[in-house]
Amino acid sequence: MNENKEKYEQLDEETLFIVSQTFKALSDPTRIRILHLLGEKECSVSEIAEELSLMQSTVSHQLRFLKNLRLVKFRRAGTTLYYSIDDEHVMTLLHQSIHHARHD
Amino acid sequence: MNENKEKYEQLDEETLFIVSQTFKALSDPTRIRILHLLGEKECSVSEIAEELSLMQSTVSHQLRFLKNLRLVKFRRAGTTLYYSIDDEHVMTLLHQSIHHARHD
DNA sequence: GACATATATGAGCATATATTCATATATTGA
DNA sequence: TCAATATATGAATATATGCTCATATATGTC
Repeated sequence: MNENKEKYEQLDEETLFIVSQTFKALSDPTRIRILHLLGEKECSVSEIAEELSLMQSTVSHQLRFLKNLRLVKFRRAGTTLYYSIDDEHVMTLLHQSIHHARHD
Repeated sequence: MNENKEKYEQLDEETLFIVSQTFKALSDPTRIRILHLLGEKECSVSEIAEELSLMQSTVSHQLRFLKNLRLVKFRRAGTTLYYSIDDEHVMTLLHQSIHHARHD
């Protein structure tokens, strides 16, 4: 009489979208490198490009991606833009994953 | 004399690869739904397909992906394969992200 | 305003990804 | 062995993604 199956509660569309977007940001090696660097110190676009041996255009495109997701922010100083981390929670996910990758 | 810049320690190739692969697994809505379901209960391929309204082939392809990364495992019972979670750490990342997505 | 520097942007291209269809494989039972 | 059921797999296709090149925009200086 009493069914033993509990009904599974699906993830709602919006949560699914946000979660997948967040992880997508962290799924590309270039973006991981940029975020990891910014986790160490605030950097200008050209500093990021030099430190990571990337083209300025590549860095700029990826920063736009990260900025749209509000994972990074910037402040202006003349013609230079200094980028920094704007989402500590996502950085926590990244650091946990790095730690995990290194320890097994 | 003493430079004030500390040298930035790059992420090594292997760590970068593992981390990006892990997040890539979590970056697709279909895989997120499958992992989230398996987090609730062990399921056969056809149960996953029915519960999530996906084609059997789609589920099977994604399970192969997740199995290659050792995020899921399975046991056989006759012709039926029951899949379950095999990496609690990745599930922790997923649950944290879901929690975060819902609370801001 | 003209010029230099820093960054952003759009187009084009090559590659990766997810899904579907058709079919193959594997296990069980008659 | 044959049929039935469950799952896996390969090919094809459509779409998404990341990079590079060329160029645009923005700010500061003379």
